[in-house]
Amino acid sequence: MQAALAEFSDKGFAATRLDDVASRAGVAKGTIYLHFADKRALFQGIVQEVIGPTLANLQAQAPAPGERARDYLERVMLPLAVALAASPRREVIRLLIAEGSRFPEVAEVYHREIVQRGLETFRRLGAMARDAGQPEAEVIERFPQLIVAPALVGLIWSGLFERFEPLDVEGLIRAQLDLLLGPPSTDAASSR
Amino acid sequence: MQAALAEFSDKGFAATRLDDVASRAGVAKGTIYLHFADKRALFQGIVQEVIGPTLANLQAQAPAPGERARDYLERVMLPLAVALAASPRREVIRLLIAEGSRFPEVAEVYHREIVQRGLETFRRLGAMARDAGQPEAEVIERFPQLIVAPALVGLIWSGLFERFEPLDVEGLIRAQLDLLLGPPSTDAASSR
Amino acid sequence: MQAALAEFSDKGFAATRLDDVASRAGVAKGTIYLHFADKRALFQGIVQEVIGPTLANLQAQAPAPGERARDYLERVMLPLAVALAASPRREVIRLLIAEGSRFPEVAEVYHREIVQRGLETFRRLGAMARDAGQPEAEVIERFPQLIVAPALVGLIWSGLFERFEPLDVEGLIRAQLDLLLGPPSTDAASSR
Amino acid sequence: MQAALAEFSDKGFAATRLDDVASRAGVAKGTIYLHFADKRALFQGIVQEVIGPTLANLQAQAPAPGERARDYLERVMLPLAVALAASPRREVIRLLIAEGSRFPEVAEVYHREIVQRGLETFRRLGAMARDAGQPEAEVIERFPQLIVAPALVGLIWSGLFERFEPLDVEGLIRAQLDLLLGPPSTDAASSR
DNA sequence: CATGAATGAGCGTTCATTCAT
DNA sequence: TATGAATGAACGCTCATTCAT
Repeated sequence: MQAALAEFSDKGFAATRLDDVASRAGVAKGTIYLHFADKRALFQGIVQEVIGPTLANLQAQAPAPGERARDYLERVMLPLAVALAASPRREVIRLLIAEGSRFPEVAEVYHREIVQRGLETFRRLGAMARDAGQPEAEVIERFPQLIVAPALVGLIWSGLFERFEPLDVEGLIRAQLDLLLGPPSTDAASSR
Repeated sequence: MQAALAEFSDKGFAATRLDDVASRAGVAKGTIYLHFADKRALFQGIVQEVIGPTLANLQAQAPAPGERARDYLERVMLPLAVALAASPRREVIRLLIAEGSRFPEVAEVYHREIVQRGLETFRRLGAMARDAGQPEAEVIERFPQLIVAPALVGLIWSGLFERFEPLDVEGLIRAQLDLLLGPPSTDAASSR
Repeated sequence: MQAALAEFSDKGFAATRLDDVASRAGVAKGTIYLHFADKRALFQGIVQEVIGPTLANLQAQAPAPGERARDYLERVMLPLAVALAASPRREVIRLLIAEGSRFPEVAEVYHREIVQRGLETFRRLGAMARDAGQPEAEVIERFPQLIVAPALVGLIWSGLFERFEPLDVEGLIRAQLDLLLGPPSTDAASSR
Repeated sequence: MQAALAEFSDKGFAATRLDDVASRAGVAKGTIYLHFADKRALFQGIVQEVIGPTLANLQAQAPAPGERARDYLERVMLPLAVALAASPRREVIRLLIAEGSRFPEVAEVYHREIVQRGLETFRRLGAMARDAGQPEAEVIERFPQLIVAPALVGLIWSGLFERFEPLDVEGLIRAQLDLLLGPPSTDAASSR
């Protein structure tokens, strides 16, 4: 039933009709209530369904021994962000931005499980880079949000302005990483 | 009656009830329809009401002759962004991100009137900086979105996670400006 | 303001908006309430406005001395009915049929002032004809409604079915008069 | 749910509240929308519900071989008209007259399915009568509406003026048939 | 007399939720 | 477990009516 994600993504929480969710899922409307207490629970269920895999992804891959932070981010985070921009999980982020303030529990879980851990990882990366002779990486420790900022901009841009003016999201992210940590090692696959 | 902005900001477009808008405005429900054809028109009216002043602000102040790009941004854009984060106009941005995909006309106007012009201004700043001996500012010309990215992150953060973990939005923006254009001139008031 | 008749005729009582009445009359909505207590009063006012002239018309012309009933009806009633079918007064009849049961006072006035007097006139005509050697005219005395029946059918037909299949209302009325009172005197202008 | 016919008949289309329809039918308001798309569809549904049986009735009975037209009409049409005047179907006719001009589709269906066929039947009856030695029946072929005229008058009268002055509708119809086709055969049950 | 902005009760319609099957 | 007909509260919108000017 998580293909109800599609409906929520299209129309937002309030404008989504359970009728549509049901018929898209090929079940009767009442069936939804066998699995979720109400519409809110369905929404929260979907979000948390998505959090699990994302979390696993995030923690699956550690920096290789001796790997530079810039290279690691290019190797791991960039493909993740690009994949995210193409998958339905992208919509979960959009949904969170749009409706999150109306779902404090969801926002809290998301903050605790994803945001906090992600930022902590970035802080550690910054420290690693500093230890490896990049003192300017200290800014990452203070503002790890700078690493996700371009991805977020890309996400929002694609939802609102893509049709008027496309944006090279991957290039945007790479440019920011260059700013933060310098260019990648020459052997890294850098298509631009 | 643009204090209906408050309701839209609180609850989003679909969940806002015209009854509440009216009673918050201290008028009867029917009165709304003397000024706006329907709920959508009210929403669009609010957004466009805000675009005007923002646009004026944006174009009111040009760089002083000989002023460095970094100083200009600190002098003009930073206070604007900080003021925005404290004014109800902040909510208009949040609303646009949340509901914009359901209001293509609004998104288009916003893109054309604000986003495009703002980015163009940033591009010119980048060129200025490059001409003034900062070749690294070329990235601004390619991705002017990098200048607004931290402000946007701050906006979203404050809506979703402020209560769990505050964020120094001004510091975040300054850090990004440092990355892009180096530190400000020493006489500029840099509290951090 | 009786051009509000046009609106009532077009849309019926309930579906007519006082806004439309006012703007068609070129006055403000509030002005209507200077002349009529409410919407019902406006409706009743219109109907009674029309009753007066009709009544006057009806009683203005008496049979010429020695005139045959058939000739009199052809001379007086037929033009009246044909004129009615072309004038806005036609709509008053339609309105009465449509809404009369919701306006008992109107129906009563109409019955007392128009219907009863008209039928009484027809009864006297029938008696005249019988006295003049047409015993079959006695049916008119029992059912004077037979004289108006074709006019009524014509009225209804023109409102509902005219566009699918036109009806020669004048011919229909003449045919019924022929049935009731025989053909007109040869000098009467009988175009069919 | 066609007992919603009662509400439409009482108050007309525009003044009928779906709340009343629902509570009279003993269901909730929303239930109506499981069966009809909207108020108009409910109205049209009712009318078309009635057309079927009427049509069947109309075509069920043909003239007996050798039966005189006058006798046939007395045997078949008169009871039908009298029954109609007592059944809720009567209200459908009233509704059509009242609201038909606002429901062109309904009017068209009614004209095509009922009116046209009915009039054609009457025309054939007129021809039969003429062939059987009643040349005066030719008028029926030209104006078959004359046969239904008294029934229509009766219907309207009963809605508007019954309470002020009753009308013998059956006698009215018989009188018209006498005019058109002469008296019935003596053996026919003629109570007047 | 006239205006027209404001009112607010009321209506058609929707849709989350329930429950008998 | 699954259905889908039924519910009824709630919402967007309308419009007859009022009243300060």
